[in-house]
Amino acid sequence: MAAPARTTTDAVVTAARELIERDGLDALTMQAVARVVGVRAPSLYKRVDGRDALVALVANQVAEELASEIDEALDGRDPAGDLRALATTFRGFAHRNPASYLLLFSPGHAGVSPTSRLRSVASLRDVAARLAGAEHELAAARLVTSWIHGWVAMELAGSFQLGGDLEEAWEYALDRLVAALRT
Amino acid sequence: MAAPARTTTDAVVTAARELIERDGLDALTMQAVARVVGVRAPSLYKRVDGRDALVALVANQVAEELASEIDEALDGRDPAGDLRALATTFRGFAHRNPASYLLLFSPGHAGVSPTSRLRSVASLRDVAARLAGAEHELAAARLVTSWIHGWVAMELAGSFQLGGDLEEAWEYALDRLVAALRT
DNA sequence: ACCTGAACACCGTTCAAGT
DNA sequence: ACCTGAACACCGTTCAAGT
Repeated sequence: MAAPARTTTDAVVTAARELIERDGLDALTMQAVARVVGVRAPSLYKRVDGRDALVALVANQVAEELASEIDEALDGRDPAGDLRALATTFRGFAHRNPASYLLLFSPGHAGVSPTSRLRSVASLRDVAARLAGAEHELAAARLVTSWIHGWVAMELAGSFQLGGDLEEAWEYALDRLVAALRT
Repeated sequence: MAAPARTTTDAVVTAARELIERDGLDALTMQAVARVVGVRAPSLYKRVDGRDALVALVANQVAEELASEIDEALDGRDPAGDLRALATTFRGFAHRNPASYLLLFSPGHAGVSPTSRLRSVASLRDVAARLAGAEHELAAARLVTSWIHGWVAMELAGSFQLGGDLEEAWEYALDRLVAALRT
């Protein structure tokens, strides 16, 4: 009758995330995950609905982590300072978790749950409203996120190949954006 | 001795791009491409180095097309008008070619050739220099590209889910950026 | 010179059989 | 209740054999 569980969903998700970060999304095979957690591939289907669902679970874990780091980085006082902190924290997170970060913005397979999504943007909307005024809250938040995401996505894809000082360009962009959004 | 060629590299690349656009990157299998061009999968290796190389060829074709459309959209007179035209053209192209557009910014597999890359950014750099001044050319160009790419990447990934008027937000962002870059 | 079937080493996933 | 080997339908890729 009873056979004891030899692994957990958490262990499976963690193993998947490590595989993705170490060797890329293609390295995430059910067999590789199974090997890491000490089980055979078919057993994973007791914990997870399949490979796509496993990728989605990783994406959600990453989204939660990113939202937490951003929350901690803000002090709620100076809007311009908070915007800079938000951008810098976001960028740092993407640099430390490049492969799984990209999951958050890949269409189809991934899919972050609505609640994770809302949590991620709550503090951003707050900063945007304080900086650009309540009537521009959503538009300003969208301008900021799209810039940050575009920037780190291009960094991760190796799309900045024309030389120049990248950190200087980052500061330039941040300065201009803060100035542009201020009411 | 001689056996006649039954397809061409061009036909193979075109078939691959159509498969990607129609059913996503996962639908790009060597067998599917072979079926479309009327040949068996092993024959494709006479035209193309393998699946990854085929994806890279598609990415380069897309990069060239995007660069051409942008070149045509600019008139070289009003910098602000050209920046708006560039952004709008870029966005329209991404909307019409969502799946293959994303290839341009996906790390690893894809990889646009250096010459395609340079061509793509030449007119952008020009607009940036005219708008923000030569000393900020590169930084301004990077701010603009990262915003545009981030914006369309988020649109394509379905990341704008908070309602509101998206076109209005796009215009708001464009206005603010033009104002922010102007010297 | 190109095309093909057969083969190889992989995938994800299902399921009956074990404990 | 979970784990497993075996099986199925797929992949990408190689290669000897055909024309």
